Order: sequence, then structure tokens, then C-alpha cells
Amino acid sequence: MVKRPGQATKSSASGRPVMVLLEALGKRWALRVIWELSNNNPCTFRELQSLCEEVSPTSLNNRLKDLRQLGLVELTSHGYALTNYGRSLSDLLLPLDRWANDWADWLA
Amino acid sequence: MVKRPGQATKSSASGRPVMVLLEALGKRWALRVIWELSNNNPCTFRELQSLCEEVSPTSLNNRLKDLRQLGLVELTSHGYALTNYGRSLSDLLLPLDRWANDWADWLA
DNA sequence: CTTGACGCTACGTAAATTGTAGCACAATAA
DNA sequence: TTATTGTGCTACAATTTACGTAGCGTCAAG
Repeated sequence: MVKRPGQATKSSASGRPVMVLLEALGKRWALRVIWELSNNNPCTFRELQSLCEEVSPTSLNNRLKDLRQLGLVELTSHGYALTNYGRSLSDLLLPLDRWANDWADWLA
Repeated sequence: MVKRPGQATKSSASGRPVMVLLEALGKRWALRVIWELSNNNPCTFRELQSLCEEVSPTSLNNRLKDLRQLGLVELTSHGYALTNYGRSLSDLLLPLDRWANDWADWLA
């Protein structure tokens, strides 16, 4: 399904890590799932579903498979949670919230 | 096509800016185009195409339409370029390169 | 005028995503 | 035992998105 760093993908023949990452994060709901997990940790499948606008279970499961394979998310006994690496990635994304607010003001 | 902050989308009924952003960045080639433009500024349509693994012109054009509508990219007399806001967003994404390298080492 | 580069579109095909229904399993309560 | 509830998740048909190829219209240079 999803490709790991080093593996050639349609969006990155080189397999260069950042390209593989950008492709993985560019799939629908990927960024959103990471975002929601960073604020709701851990989280059941159905909780995640409702946090993500009632996304279809098929899509959510596909995305979760990807993120688990990439070592960003894991399924624990208490539900889905970010791994340490997933957490470090979500930390990098945190500034997007403030940025988006400024952006929205500017666009308005 | 793409939605702007404040507008309800399938991925964000609220229209909350960060959600709209995450949805926009979650479309294929969106992150990659921003990434390539941050290193190649400005850039012709065909240059962008080859930087993005020969993405189809249909897809590239759709994504560029989105990004222009969101005020992140503009078409200047010298080619496609990030706007000031687009640049400030790409600056937030820069750390992803280093992060992805560490991540790849850890996954290996 | 022809050649080349530009941004971009048309069109048919392939792939991803969706919505709905519901399965298999485990824990809880009657 | 039986029923109920909650869990993660799958099947399937339909819609939406992305794709690959060909090529258009424009413009500047030769």
C-alpha cells in the first residue's frame, strides 16, 4: 500500500525520505489523523472516525494501515496512538494551527 | 475545487482554518509542489512537471489552481512562484527534510 | 512561415475514496 | 444462557479523483 523510505514510489523514484514522507502525508486523512491523535491520545477506531468527520471505515483503516507501517501510529491495548516518532512529527506540525489562523485572516 | 478557510468541506464541516489547510495539503502533489517551489523559484509549468516525477499536466494544473486559489502560489511573468504566505508555509515544512532522514534511519 | 517553448485542455482509462451494511470477537449485563 | 453493547474491521457498488496521451492556442525567435 504505502511505501517506506528507500523504496521507489510513483511520486518519488529516488525513495528519498522526505519525498516518501510528503507522498504519505499527501494521502487523504493522513495529516488529519495525525493531528487528531496528537490531541486525543489514545483513541479508538470509532472515536477517530467521529473526530474525522465520520470518515468511512474503509478509508480510515487504509490510512491507519499506512501510518502503522510507517511507524508513526500503533494500536495499543487502549486504542490507536502516536508512536514516539509519530509524536515528534506531530510536534513539527503544531505551528500549522497558528499559521492557518493568520492565513485565514489574510485571505478574508 | 478546493475550499478556503471558513468554508465547510467534506473533511471539515467547521471550516476551521487548520482543518481546511490539512485537507488542502492532503491532496496529491500539493505538498510536493510547495516543496519543489521552495527550492526552485520561480519555475515554469513544465519544469515543475519534471521536478514532480513527470506528473500529468491535468493533475499538476488542478493542484496549481488550488494553491493559487489559496493564495500560496502565483503565476508571475517568470513562472510559478510561492507567494509570501506560501513561502512562510514552506518555511514551516523545511524541518521535515531532516526529520525524514532520521526517521528513515530509524526505520531501516 | 517555421520552429520551439509556453501554459494548459480533452478524453478515455485506472486508481483511490466513499457510503452503507454488516461480520467476528470480547466484555457486560439480564 | 442469552442478549446487548462496544470493539476493529471488511464487502461491495458507486462516486470522485488522478492518470497517460495527444494536442491546441499563443507567442517569440530564427
